[in-house]
Amino acid sequence: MSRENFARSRPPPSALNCLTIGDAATASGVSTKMIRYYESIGLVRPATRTEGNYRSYDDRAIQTLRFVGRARQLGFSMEEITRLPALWQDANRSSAEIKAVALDHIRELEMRILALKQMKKSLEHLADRCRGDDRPECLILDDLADGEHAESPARRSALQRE
Amino acid sequence: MSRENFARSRPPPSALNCLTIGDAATASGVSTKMIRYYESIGLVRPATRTEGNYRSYDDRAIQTLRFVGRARQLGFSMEEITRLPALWQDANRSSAEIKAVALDHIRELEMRILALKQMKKSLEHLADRCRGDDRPECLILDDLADGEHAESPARRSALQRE
DNA sequence: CTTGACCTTCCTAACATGGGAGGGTTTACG
DNA sequence: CGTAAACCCTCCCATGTTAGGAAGGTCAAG
Repeated sequence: MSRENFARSRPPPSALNCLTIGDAATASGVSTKMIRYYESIGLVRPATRTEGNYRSYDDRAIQTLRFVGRARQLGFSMEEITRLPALWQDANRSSAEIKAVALDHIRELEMRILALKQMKKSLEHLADRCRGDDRPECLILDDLADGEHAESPARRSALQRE
Repeated sequence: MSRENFARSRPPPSALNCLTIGDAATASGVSTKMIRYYESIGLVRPATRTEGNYRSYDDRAIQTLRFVGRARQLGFSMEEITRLPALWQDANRSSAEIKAVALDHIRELEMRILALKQMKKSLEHLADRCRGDDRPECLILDDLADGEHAESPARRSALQRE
């Protein structure tokens, strides 16, 4: 841990504080492997290079990486993730366009949240009715899989046998 | 669409209504490819076979598959998914054990929901402040990536006004 | 008995991710 | 200054999940 992050000593042309890929990884939470991979598939645009051919990242680049990492963590597909950074990295796009993409993502997010909540409800329901003793019959097996995947959350009502 | 689902004509020993893998796929929402894969890695236990060596699925098996499919869809890892079916397929486990696993999953679910909500809020915040006109500056770039990726959900306090 | 729709197994690939080899660059320390 | 440690670079390879396809077996219906 000798060469700590902070500003690189010989910054490339532009004078922003420029980090190496390792520091960028720490700062963004995305591994160096993945940063290079994202660059290679065009998800983020190629980092500028130092004279020694090291990639160099400024604050904006870190932000992009952080966003990508966060989205990935939440299960968004590469395809989905691509759209936003691609737009905002090209500063010539209209804000209307960007907003539309954001709204799309919000809808997607809502659907995911709903599905997750539903699943949580099934599990809670199940755990409630499970006596938690040594008996093997827990009703889990009869219950867990009948949530008919993500269509009508309201429909499960009269299951109680107590 | 000639040989429709319903009960197979020559059921194996046990007399439950037994479906072929294709019917099971339709009924569970998991592709035949994935059903075989899940079996091969031990996520679900091997299907019984007919005399002609066809896999054959009863209601319980379908339920398991449906649950697995649903969980997968929601981004659960194989590892996580494994635990529940593995337990409940072996009917000798205590319900206490099963309950514990369910509770774990519920906690996991909650964390995911929270993370998703957070991300949604960021995006909404962003979209709110975006004028949606032809100007390129949308504040998205300055805004979107500062949600310091999901380490301590509690630690982000003053980030969003609410 | 033939046909078409299904099933079987096996091989291959794409994609996201990570490990590691072989070699160059920078910084720190003596 | 010279060396070692800690980075970085580019390649290649492995793994797990998902899908597609080939070659051949089984089954229901005409």
